[in-house]
Amino acid sequence: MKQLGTVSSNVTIFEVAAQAGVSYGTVSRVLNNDPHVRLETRERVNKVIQELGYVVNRQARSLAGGKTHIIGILVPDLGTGYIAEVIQGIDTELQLAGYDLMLYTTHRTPILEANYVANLAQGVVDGLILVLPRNPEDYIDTLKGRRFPFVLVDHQGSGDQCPAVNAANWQGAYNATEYLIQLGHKRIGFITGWMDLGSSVDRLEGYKSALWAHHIPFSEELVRESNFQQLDGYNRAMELLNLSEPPSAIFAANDVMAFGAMDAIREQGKRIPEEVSLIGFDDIPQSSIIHPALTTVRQPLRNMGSIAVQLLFDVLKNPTAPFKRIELPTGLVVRDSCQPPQSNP
Amino acid sequence: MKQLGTVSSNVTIFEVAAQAGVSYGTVSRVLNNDPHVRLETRERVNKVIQELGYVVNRQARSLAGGKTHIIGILVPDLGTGYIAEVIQGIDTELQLAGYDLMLYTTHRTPILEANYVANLAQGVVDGLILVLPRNPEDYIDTLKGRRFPFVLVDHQGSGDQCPAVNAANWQGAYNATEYLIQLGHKRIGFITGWMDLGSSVDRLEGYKSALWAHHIPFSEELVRESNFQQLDGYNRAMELLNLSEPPSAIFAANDVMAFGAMDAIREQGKRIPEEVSLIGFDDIPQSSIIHPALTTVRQPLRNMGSIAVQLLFDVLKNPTAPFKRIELPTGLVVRDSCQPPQSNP
DNA sequence: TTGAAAGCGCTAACAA
DNA sequence: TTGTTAGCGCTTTCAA
Repeated sequence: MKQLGTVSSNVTIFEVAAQAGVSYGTVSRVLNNDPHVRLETRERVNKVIQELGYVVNRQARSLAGGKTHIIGILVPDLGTGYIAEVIQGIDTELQLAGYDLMLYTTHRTPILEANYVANLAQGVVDGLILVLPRNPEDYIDTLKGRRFPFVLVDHQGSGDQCPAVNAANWQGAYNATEYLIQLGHKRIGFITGWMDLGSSVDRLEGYKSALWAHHIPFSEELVRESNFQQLDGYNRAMELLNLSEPPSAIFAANDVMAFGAMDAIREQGKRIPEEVSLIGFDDIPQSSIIHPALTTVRQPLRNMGSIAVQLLFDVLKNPTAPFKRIELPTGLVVRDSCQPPQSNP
Repeated sequence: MKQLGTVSSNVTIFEVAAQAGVSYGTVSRVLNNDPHVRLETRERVNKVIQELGYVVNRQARSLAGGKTHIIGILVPDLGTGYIAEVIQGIDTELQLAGYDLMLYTTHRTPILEANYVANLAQGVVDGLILVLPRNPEDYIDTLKGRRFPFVLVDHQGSGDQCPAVNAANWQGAYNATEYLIQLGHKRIGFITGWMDLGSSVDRLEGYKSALWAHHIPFSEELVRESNFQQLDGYNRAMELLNLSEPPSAIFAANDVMAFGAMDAIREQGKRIPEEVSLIGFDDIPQSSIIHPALTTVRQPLRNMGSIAVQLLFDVLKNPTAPFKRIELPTGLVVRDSCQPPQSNP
């Protein structure tokens, strides 16, 4: 057989076995931390592995029934700091465990999403992390049917019984809104995320609940449906500011839209926070860097990533254990973009 | 053997062969587009493949000497729009070709970088794309020694003979600087990127050359060494603005630092572009969205990604062909952040 | 043009 | 505790 494209250095389990004077089955045991190996033998084998620079061939391992030690992650895109942070968390955790990461970007195409999931479950990866899935209903059943390990990140399924990690979206939005109210704001604009996402719905509900709890009438015109994108945040904020009675504060369902709103507010010649207060959601890194630094609701994004990995490992280890759904707390990060409203001039 | 974690649906080449009434070798030939298959047979086999929903097992294929149809990409991080755009280009191209993407983030750790490369070349991926490599010298020789296919993105090697795709950094910086000069600016601040990156050096050189060509004396104090990060852009811009004779225009070696500079300028109570002109480099998506929209040097980031993939495929197909190095043109994107300097009040 | 068969490197069952 | 061995699903020779 000729050596084509893929050149693997040819140190195999056999060479290691020969060098160490054991059978290759034993080497395999050492590799897989099988307890049935004498300490002395284990050490000898490990030494040879070191010396020879042996690295397991993952394809062979997986073919023989083992794990690939690769996990797949499915994300809508990489454009926003949000996803990047989550991946960072996943990535770090995976690195610690010696796993590799296969990245699938759906570019927000639901068909792609379903296709990937179907093919992936076919063998390359040991498990799947689905970040911000849009139409999980399409394939969750497939996944479950095949008993394929997966974890959802940031999706409030409609009572789906599956492992997931989320942030306390409702509570975060509630707190942010309440903070503005306590500052003295009465007209608070809200720019939503994609409303087909559970987290968006929850944030809107948190906003409404806080108004309600403080006896502030809910006004339809102050809520603008958007899509988590900066440009749209800009446009929705413009609409809000052009209202006959504009809000004194704006709450955007994510930081990126808050950046858009920031531009809009300045564009209108108004100052933040003196004339308009602004609050975001996510706490992506950029939010602490811009000026004025953005007050926002912190989602523990990296944490969510690393916990997703841990959940997935749990499932991998014990596929029959009951599903865990974890909700991480959100927290208000007060910076410089909010203050009490100006008394009317 | 028990079925563990990885559940592969059990349609194999054998079932297909049986259903189609051919040997499994023939199915393999169909799969690999071997011309030695009668058209009729091929069609019959393909039909069965469709019906059974057969998908090749990549591990088995690769183990048997074929390709994995996975390519690896090594990036420093995902934080900036820059990398995300390049990945987007890579990803799209790969999707078209039916390849999967393995993502390795080095988090700017050179050791990790070298480790990855060593292990990767060991088998999981057919080839490697190295984006913005920091210390390629450490492992390029390894890669070459193993004849492992790889492509460099955005690295001006010191005469390295290896496949690479780059942007015309020098030219872009030259044009941007010249643009400012033609607008009437004489004192132009420059905020560099990491100076251990070839592209950063080239941009600085482009800046210097343009000054030189227009007989503007180069002033050391107007150049600030930075690291491509937003916060650092902010700080360096602050230094520039606090000079006894501050620049009337600032050129940042990437857009993200320009955003930082934008904050700094506003923080100083100055307006863009009326009082200070600002120009970036990269043209990441955010640059067209912010206000004022950033004038910048466009790097065809997605293109760079997709061309990197094409180069890699070339190497895969024809490993012995001479290396290609491609330099993509950059272009000035004039938006709203520059104008002629104010005549001194 | 096709079939048969030898592995690829490894895991895990079965013996010893 | 260790050795032996049967595959995992596929590609690719070698024959036919």
